[in-house]
Amino acid sequence: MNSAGSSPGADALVRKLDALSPLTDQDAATLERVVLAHARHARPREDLICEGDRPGGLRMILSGWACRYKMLEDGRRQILAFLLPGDSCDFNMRYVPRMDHSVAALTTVAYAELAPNVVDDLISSSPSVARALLCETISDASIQREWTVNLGQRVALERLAHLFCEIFVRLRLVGLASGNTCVFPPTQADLAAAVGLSDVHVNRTLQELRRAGLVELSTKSLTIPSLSALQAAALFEPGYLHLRHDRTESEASVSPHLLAEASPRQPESRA
Amino acid sequence: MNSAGSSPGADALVRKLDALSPLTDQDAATLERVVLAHARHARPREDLICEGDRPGGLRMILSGWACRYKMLEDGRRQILAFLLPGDSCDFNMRYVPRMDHSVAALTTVAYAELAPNVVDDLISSSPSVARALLCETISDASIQREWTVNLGQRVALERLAHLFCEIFVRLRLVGLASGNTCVFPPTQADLAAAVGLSDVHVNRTLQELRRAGLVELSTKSLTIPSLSALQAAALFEPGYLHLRHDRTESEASVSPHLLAEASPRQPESRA
DNA sequence: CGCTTCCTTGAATGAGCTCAACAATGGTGG
DNA sequence: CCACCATTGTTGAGCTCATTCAAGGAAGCG
Repeated sequence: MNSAGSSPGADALVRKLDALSPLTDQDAATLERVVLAHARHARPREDLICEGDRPGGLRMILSGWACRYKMLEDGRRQILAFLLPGDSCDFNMRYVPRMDHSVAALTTVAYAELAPNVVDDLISSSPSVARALLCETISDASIQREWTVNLGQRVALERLAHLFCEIFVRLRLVGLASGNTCVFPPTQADLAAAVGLSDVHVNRTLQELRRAGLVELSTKSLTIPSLSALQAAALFEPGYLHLRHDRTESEASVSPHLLAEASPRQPESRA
Repeated sequence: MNSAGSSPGADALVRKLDALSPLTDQDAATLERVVLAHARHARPREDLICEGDRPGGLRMILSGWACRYKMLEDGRRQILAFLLPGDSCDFNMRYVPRMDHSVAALTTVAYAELAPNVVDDLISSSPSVARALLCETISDASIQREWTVNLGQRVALERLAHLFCEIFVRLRLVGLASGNTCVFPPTQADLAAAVGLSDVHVNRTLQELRRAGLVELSTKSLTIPSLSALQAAALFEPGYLHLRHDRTESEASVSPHLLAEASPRQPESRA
């Protein structure tokens, strides 16, 4: 059923949810079917949801990158989170009348848009999916707290290093890193809006990270020669991501079975 | 049943949840009964929960102030949220094996500690409470996003002004503001850890706010002469709090029925 | 090829930090 | 009730990290 990569595919989605809370094969198949039946696309810079919109339903990223963001009246913009393949945009939001932030595509994005009744059917028919979505909510909240720490306590170099660690670990989790390299579409201006620094200073800090040999960041591609070195520079502790089997911890970061993208999911994650 | 203020009382809790999603009288009574049966106390600086702990259960603040916080290895400390009477510490956390942050009392705190099975009983027997707790989760996440914006985009004066607006509105909601004044226990060092500035700079920025007539902050007491003026200085938009009946919006901020602490809850909030 | 978007560099400015000392406050015990 | 000590708040001076403004170069796209 899941097999070879159909155009967008739901691989990332299944892998991510399974990493948060194990999915049964049956529920994973149901999820995949439902999601692929409601696939849509967005162009770069297009908003998937706007602040003030009535939420309802659930949007999940299948491929491409998006971001949560919020703007102040005077135009200042803060990116609140990067949404990667497998991430949900607005689970739970249906219990509240208005979106408090916006979500925009950074690249061309394939996503599933499930109507409220479809979501209800899914979570009542697939309890392991329901539970994983709940865990994703918890993980999201934790990530947001870590971003608060990032902006409040870390200096420029640490902030960027921390962001790179987080993104890389999350991408690797869904099979979108090969070795120590992953795609990285955000512009320096996007990075600046995410870490609360000016564009110019992000540029200079990136040069510093490059000079230190901690990252290689070229055209939409990020390479991390030594994840543990970057972790140390960033004071990055992956526990806040709430992933099962702590495959991301310190020395385990080079564990070979993690890097084996071949297998779509871990067999031992099933009942 | 709810009536006159018993020692800690659950008034704030009921008022807060009801403001997020209406409680039925019966569910409110159940909540009150359950909560008061599991009341505990913590002294200032005492941790209610520590990062790394196995969560399980649910803690709710009945009186006093607490805060979420996180520490980096080298001792830097970020306060992630202030927890006021009526706030829950760790709803949902039971789905995840470890706390990703700590919660500490700032003052003497009375709180309810509900064991997992008690929580399960409560939410299955009182659907309106369950829904309100869900809405609180959403509101909490939104507040955390707003804090990210605060640290990432606002300058020192705006940051503190925004924090004061948020705290005041939240306290007023649970009947803990009289007129334009409320208690305010955090020290300047606490404020600094919350807004990501140094103690010294917080001190100077507070003086600036005082000189501008925007706040009066003396011994554990905060007065806001003109909330709308402070809102404007902070670029504060209360929508992110997700409170029903937008009583907090702009000019409505002086609405008299909001300030009437006498009535424990709004009658029109019932079915 | 020409445009726009993105990246890079320089120089001057400023917001916020650190260090250090001191004043005020408040709680505690004698 | 007073004396003491710890915590909290206040002030000054120098410095640094980061911002702003401005301009030029590279790179992708139609």
